Amino acid sequence: MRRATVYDVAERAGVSIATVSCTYWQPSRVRESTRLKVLEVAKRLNYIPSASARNLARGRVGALGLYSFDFCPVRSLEQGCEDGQEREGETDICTYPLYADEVERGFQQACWQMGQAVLLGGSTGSNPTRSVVDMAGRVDGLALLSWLGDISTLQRLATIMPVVMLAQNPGDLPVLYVSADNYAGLGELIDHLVGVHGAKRIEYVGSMIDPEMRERFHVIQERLTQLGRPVPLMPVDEGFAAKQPFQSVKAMQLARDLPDALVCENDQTALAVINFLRGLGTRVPDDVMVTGADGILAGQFSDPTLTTVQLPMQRIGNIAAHELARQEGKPWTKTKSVLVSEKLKIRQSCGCERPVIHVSDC
Amino acid sequence: MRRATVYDVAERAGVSIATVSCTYWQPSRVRESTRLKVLEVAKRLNYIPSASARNLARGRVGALGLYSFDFCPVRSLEQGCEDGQEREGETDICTYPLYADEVERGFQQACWQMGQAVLLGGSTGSNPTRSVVDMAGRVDGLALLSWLGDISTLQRLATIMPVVMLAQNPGDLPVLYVSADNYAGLGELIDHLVGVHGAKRIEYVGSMIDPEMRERFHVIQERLTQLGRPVPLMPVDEGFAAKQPFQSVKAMQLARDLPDALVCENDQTALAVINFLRGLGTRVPDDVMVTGADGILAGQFSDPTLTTVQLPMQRIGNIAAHELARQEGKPWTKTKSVLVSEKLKIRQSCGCERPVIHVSDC
DNA sequence: TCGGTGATTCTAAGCGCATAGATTAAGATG
DNA sequence: CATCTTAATCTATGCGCTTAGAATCACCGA
Repeated sequence: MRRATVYDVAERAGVSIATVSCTYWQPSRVRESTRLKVLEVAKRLNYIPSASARNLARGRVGALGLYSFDFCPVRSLEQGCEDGQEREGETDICTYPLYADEVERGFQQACWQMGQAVLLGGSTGSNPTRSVVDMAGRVDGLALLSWLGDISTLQRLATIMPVVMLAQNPGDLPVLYVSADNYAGLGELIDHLVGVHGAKRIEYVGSMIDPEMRERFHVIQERLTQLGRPVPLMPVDEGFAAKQPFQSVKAMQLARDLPDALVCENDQTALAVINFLRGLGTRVPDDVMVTGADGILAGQFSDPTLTTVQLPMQRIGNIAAHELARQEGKPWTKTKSVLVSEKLKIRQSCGCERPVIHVSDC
Repeated sequence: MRRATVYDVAERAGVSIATVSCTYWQPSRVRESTRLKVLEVAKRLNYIPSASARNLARGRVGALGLYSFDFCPVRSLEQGCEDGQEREGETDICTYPLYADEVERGFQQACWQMGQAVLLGGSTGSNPTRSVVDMAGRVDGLALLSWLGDISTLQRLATIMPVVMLAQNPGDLPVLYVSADNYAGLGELIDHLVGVHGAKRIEYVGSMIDPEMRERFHVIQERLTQLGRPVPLMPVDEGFAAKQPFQSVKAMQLARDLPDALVCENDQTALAVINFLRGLGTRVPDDVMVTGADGILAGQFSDPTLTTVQLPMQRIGNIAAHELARQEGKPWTKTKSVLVSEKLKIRQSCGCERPVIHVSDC
C-alpha cells in the first residue's frame, strides 16, 4: 500500500493539490470549511508530507548539521564492545561525556528551540570527505567539531553554505569560528600557578599537531614570558594518545627533576598524567601540580579533583546553531569569529582545597 | 551565485545528466575517462548533490530519527540558563548524562556504522505531534524514547513507517518494542536485598503514571510474593518530580517506622531520597537501604554509591537503529519486541562495600 | 564490408510538493 | 442588474535527481 501524497488527499477532498498545500502553509488563504475537510481526509489517509519533496520545492532544508569526530569506536574499542554492547564494569567517566557531547547538547537545544531539525554526522572512519559532503547535501548549514579531513573540502563547502568551525582555527577560510578565548583562561591559570602556588618551572604536556593545542602552548609561553619566568621551548611530551606516552615525564621523575607544574593540553591528558605519576610513586599535587583544559566531567570526580580551564562547550554549540540559522543558507564571505570566555576551575590537583560536591543534590 | 546542479556539471562536461548521476551511483557503467572528466568538473563547480532531490527520486531517505523528550529545558531551567549559557557552579552529574543520552549514543553509533544519517528531534514543548510528524517526513524510520503525546499519532506513523519504542510499552501498536527485561533485573535486586541483607519490609517509591514504572512496581510485588515477604500494595510516594516529594517517607521517618529498604523507580529518585533522608538525619544504608534503577553515571559517584539495576541503554539505542535499518522503510505489521537483560550493580546504598573506582584510569 | 555484441551514453518520465499567477466564486456597491 | 472588489481555488511549472529502457558507438569475426 503506497504512502498517501497530496494528490490522494486532494482527490478525496475534492480540491486541487494547491489547496491541500495551502491548508498547511497558508491556512488563511483557504476557507475554514475546506480546511477542516482537507485535514480530516489527511488524517484518514495517514498523510505525512514528504520533507524531501517539500525541501526540493522550497529550496531550503530546515535542518542544521553537526559533524563531529567519531569518538564512539574509540570508546567502544577501549572497552571491548564493538557493537555497542554493554561494558562489563563501571562506565568510564573519562571517555564519556567528553566536550564533544556538551557541544552536541547545546547545538541540539538551540536547533529544537528554533524549530530546526538536527542532523548528526561523523567520520565513519573510512572517508571523512565523503560523509561530510553527503551531510552537506542534507542541511542548510554545517558545524564542524574536529575536522581531520582536507582543507579543500571545507573550502568547497564554505563556498555554498554557511560553515562554522568549533574550537578549531579555520585559518582564512570564509567560515565562522566559534571557540573559547584561550588567552584569558590559560593566562588566569598560569597566574594562579605562579601567583598563588609560587610555581617557578612550568612544563607543557601535549601535542603540537592540532593548531588549537598549539595555540594553547603559545599562550602559555607568552604569559610566562610576561611574568618573567622560565619559558618552556617545547612540550615535554605528547598527549595521552601517544603510543608510549609520558616517557620524558618518566625520565624527569627518575632524575628527580620534575617541574613545579605540568600544564596539560586537555583534561584527558592531565588525568592520564596523574595516573601515570601515581604508578611511579609520585603524588599530585604534593610532588608536582598538574592541570588540564576543557572541563570534562571526570575532572570533578577524579582523585585528586582536577584544576582546569573550563570551556563553555554547550554555549559554543548553542551559538553555532543560532548563527547558522541566521544565515538562512547563505555562506559567510569572509572569516568571522565569536570567542566565548573560559572559566578557571580551581580544584585539588594544583594544591588547593577540595570543593564540597553534593552529588545527591538533585 | 546559484548552487551548481547536475545540469551545470553535465553541460560543462559535455555529457547528459544521466551520465553525471551514473558517475556517482553506477560508476561501472561509465567509461573511466568520462568519469574522471565529470568528477573534475564537479569539483571545479563545487557541486554538492542535493539530498532532497535524490531522496525524492529514490523514494528513500537514508536517515533514521531518534525522538526523545526534551530534557534540555528542564536541565537548563534548573540551572538557571535558558539559552544554553554556562552554569555557574560545577556540572550537575544528576541531570547529565542521563539514560536518554546513552541511548542517543548507541543509536548514533549504529547509524554511522551503517552509513545512515541521524536525525535528532524532540518535543519543542508546544506540540509534540507536530514535531514528530515533521520528523517522520524526513526519515525512513523512527525511534521514540519517551513519547508523551497521543497514541493516535503513533498509530498513524506506525502505519506508514517502522517505529520503535524504547523502554516504553507500546501496547498493541504495530511497532518494535526494545527495552530491558525488568523481570530478571529487579528480581535479582529483590533477591539481593532479601537474601543477603535480610530485608523484611520493602517499600516502593515512584509514580504509577508511566506504564514502564508501573511494570517495575508489579515485578517487585510479584517477586516479594514468591519469596513470601510482605508485599506493598501501593508506592509510598511519588518520584523526585513531585511538587512535595517524599511526604510519606518523611512521616514514616518521624514515626520511626521506616522499612528495611526503599526501592525506587529510578536512580534520580533514589539519589533524591537519599539526600532527603540525610536532611532528616537518617543515614543510608545504616538506617535504611535505598536502591535505584537505570544506572545513570551519578550513581557511581554519589555518597553512598548507589546500588541499582543498570539498563543497557546504549545497547538499546544500538539495536533500535539496526532493526529500523533492516526494515528499509517498511512498517512492522504487528507488535514485536526485543528485550535485553539488565545488570545488577551492587554498591554502597544497600550496605555492601564500596567498589574501587579508578577515575584516572584512562 | 556487414551483422553482431557489448559497452557507453542519452532520452524521457517521473518523485511529491510549493507557489506565482490565472481563474472563478462570492459579496458589495451603485 | 451591472460592475467592482475581495476571497477562494485552480492551473501550470519547476525544484534537482534517479533510472528504465532506447539509442548510439566501438570493435569483433566472417
